[in-house]
Amino acid sequence: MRAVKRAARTLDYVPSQAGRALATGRSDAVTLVIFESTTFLFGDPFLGRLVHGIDEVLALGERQLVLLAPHAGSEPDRLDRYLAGAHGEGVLMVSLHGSHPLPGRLAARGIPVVFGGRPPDPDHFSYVDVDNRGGALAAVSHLASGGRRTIATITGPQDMPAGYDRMLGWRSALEAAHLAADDDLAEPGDFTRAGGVRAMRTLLQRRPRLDAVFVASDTMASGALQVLAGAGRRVPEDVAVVGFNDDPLAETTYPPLSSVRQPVEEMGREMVQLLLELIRTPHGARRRVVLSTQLQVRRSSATPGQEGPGVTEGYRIEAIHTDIDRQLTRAPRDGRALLPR
Amino acid sequence: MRAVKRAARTLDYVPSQAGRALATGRSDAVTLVIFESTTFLFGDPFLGRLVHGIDEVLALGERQLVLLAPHAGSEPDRLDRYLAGAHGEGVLMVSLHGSHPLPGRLAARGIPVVFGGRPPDPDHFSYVDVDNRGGALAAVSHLASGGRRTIATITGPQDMPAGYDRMLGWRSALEAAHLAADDDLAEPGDFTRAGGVRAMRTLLQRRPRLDAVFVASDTMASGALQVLAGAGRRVPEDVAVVGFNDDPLAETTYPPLSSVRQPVEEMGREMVQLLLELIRTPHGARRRVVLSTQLQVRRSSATPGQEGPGVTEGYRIEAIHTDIDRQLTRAPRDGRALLPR
DNA sequence: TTGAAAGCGTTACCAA
DNA sequence: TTGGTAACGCTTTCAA
Repeated sequence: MRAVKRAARTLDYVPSQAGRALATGRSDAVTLVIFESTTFLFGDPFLGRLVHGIDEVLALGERQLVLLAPHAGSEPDRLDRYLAGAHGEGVLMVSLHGSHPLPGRLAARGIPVVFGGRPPDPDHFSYVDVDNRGGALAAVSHLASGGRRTIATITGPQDMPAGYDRMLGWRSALEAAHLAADDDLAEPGDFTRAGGVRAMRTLLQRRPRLDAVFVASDTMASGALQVLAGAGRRVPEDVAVVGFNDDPLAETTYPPLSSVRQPVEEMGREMVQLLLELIRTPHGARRRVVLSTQLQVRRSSATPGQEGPGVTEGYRIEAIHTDIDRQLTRAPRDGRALLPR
Repeated sequence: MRAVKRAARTLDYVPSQAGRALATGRSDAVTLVIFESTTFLFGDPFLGRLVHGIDEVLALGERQLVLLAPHAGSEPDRLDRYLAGAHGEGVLMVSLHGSHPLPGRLAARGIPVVFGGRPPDPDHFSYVDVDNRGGALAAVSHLASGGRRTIATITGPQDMPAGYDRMLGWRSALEAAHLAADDDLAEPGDFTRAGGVRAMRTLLQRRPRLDAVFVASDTMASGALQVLAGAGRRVPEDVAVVGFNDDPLAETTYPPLSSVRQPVEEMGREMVQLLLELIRTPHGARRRVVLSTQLQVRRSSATPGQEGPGVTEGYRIEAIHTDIDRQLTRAPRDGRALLPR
């Protein structure tokens, strides 16, 4: 029998996953569920970097990464059915808008789940997030300390923590600087370039005298820059702009875009670590990792007349790490704050 | 017994995929294997549109699309093992560079495989391709008829049919126009922006008097435009440029980029159709679908002094459909040429 | 060390 | 119609 197997292997025998999965309950695959339309998904540098970080760690453990992008309209059942099988010993989820029945169901069935970005129900799931609030705070404080007085913001979707938290950071920074955080200074976008264009137009119309904009993503910021140029506003002389993500595109816009840098690959790697932990000890504690950000300053937010250090290639500012849930500040060890729950 | 099942269903009972797969050999999932690094994958609008087309049709049939992006270094075995299971009743493959053992193995095991883009072994697999050669031919003929005499090209990777065929089209068009197709007028790129920058620099250095460039992708073309601007060449007055793909970015470059448009979503849809056909009749004939292209003319290739029709918003030219393998020309029915093999 | 047998959760077949 | 049973391909356990 052993001889038979060996002989078979010299040919192209490959054991059936289905049999193996049924017998062992394992599958050596991890599923990443991305709740975005495929069109958006592929245009977004953030997700690309995230997947890269995830894949990197998974590959070390000989696990296969499987991507799933359920369309908005589809029934949760089909997905549920799919994930219930041997497909994936664990599930990673990102970009969840609002709430969704899936994570709860999976958890109920004992399937390990880890979120990228704070989930709607943060106490019941392990997750990795970046300090969106701290990053936004750093960006807006930087604008304020450059003498800007009317600082608007183009936010992300308010049903996503990343969108909401960045808005909170903008508000906190304005309050700290004793500047007005009027509601009409904030206009929601949807993380697309077109959304940025639309929001910037609205803001200019509503508050023509604004002298700075904090934009919750670089993609939207590139649209905003285009509108500002079209409206005859000079950046940064008339209006300073700071984006979020520090995508490669931030270096190629005109002028180069200041942006909040987040450790996206690191986020992916941490997600896998938390998941593996959960697979090993299914009833272990839920964990939360919040990664801190940096502000990368470039020309789009330079103070006229007063050039900062290294203005040609830009410089970086470490953001203060704000723990979103607990309102406390801590210095993260090597950029990572791991808080047991 | 029936009562038990009904009772179970009212709770959150979900049948195990593993058991089902083992018993039936089916899984209601289709796997798409993309042979690109995840970083590239997510930056590429082409793949996004392709996945969108695929997903659209699959969703109708209640099938789940599963994405796999094996990294270049990984062993084929892991993938093979994965796909051998019930994961996926069929497999779609795109962006294959050179050759790979996987498709052959899958075919040997009776798993239906359909390629996007001509596979290395075109006779043994069903595939959908766009008429890359015809599109390139149209683009370069357009440049030649605008009076350009020294028409260079930045090609795609020559180990990919899409890269190679577009180069062939460039060559054919030059020959047809009795222009030189010198080897030093062609410089390979890798479908990235950085690659386009590099190639354009090389070309300018080698042939400073070139008056047109056909670039095998819009992403590369945007890099080329940047280099041309930096070198003080006016586009289109000094150098005309045409790209390939007609990505959204073609409208936002300066100047707006002429580009060969390919029906990418359509390609995805056709791939699924061929796969379903193959799943239904595993020993049916292999089929090949070649979709035709259009040239979208914008400012980057306008003829100085002589404005074409609708020069502000651009205009379109239907490319002649060249059947790559058979060197014959045919008018495709509604943009689609379906050739039984 | 090696071989045989049971069980994983489902479907499909075949009696009753 | 209904209920019982074999079989799918693998792993694991137990006995020889």
